[in-house]
Amino acid sequence: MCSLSSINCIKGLGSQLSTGEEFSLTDNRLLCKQHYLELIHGQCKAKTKRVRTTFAEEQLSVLQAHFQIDSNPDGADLEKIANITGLSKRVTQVWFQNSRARQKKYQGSKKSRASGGGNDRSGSATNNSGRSSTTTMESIPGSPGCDDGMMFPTSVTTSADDIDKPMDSMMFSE
Amino acid sequence: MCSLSSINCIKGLGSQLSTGEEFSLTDNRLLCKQHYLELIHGQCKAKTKRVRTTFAEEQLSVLQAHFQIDSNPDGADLEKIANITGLSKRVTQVWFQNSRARQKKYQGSKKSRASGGGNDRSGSATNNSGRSSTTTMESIPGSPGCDDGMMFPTSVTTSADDIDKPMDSMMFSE
DNA sequence: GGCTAATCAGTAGTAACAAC
DNA sequence: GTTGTTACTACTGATTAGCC
Repeated sequence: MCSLSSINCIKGLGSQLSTGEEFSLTDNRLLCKQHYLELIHGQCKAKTKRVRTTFAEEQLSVLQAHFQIDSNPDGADLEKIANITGLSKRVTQVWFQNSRARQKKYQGSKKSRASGGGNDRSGSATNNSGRSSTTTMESIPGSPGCDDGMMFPTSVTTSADDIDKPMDSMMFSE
Repeated sequence: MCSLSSINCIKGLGSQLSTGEEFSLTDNRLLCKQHYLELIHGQCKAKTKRVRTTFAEEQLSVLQAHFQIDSNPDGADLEKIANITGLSKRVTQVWFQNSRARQKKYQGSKKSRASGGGNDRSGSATNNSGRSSTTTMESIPGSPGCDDGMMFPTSVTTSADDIDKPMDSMMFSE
């Protein structure tokens, strides 16, 4: 069924399907609401599917290198990294978000993976009497927890398409 | 090797590039963290970034408990609550501001994201009551024992790492 | 100074895809 | 089925603008 949130479409934000919503475009003239809206608005670039970016090795290298330095870059840095890698800023942001989550998840449980349900949410915290950082003005949060030397999976899946981006030209011109 | 003397430029970055660990960002440049950040930011710029506080359960309990009593405490009360929780006054203030806004927003519409469908808008329900306290509250000195229902989400995210800040004795004197 | 309303941005959870 | 990773969403802390 095709009842999706047309608001996103109108807003031009992500124009993304809600969870579980599918397009059954059986033949080639079966329009869902979004397609209909597309016709109306003309420009509403709807995506039928979620596009899963496949990072190239060089992109991953750059991202990981930056992640070591700063796992939580601000907007400007994000844009710069996006520029370097040729990725969009949004994709770069998502990668950093996921990487932070990954780091959290893997920190402390790097056992040789059995298939067990490793639910190491590190709950505890029943009583550590607060003391959250009260840095209000300007400071760097500091990498949370043990920042190991990056041994997360992070595999590259042999990108099918080759990207030719100026990966090295605008780097450091001193 | 990256022997730069401006380590104080980066305050408290925990991610170690210890033992002279460099990393290559591009084809032939090896940079350490300090050099890298300087190149990126032009110079020793203390990065202004939002630090998102993660409240501990006890802190949240205290805040919520007080919110029930008085959702708009004045400066003195704010400071007192800040003392109790170990948070800064500013953070406490912001929490109350956001909580008031949350209450307004959520009053009457409980939006659960479990499986689509329920767009429940027929609200009222600015009530509290009920909810035999599940919030574990321990060892907060002077905290009121009555912590009672909160109809907003307000989840606690159990910060995994204990941040030791030496703020046990530098409370705000009054 | 304080407040509200709007906005920005980060985290946790989860679904969607891909490979094993 | 499981594991890994990208993308998305909901919630919420922090900031800003405007007002009193």
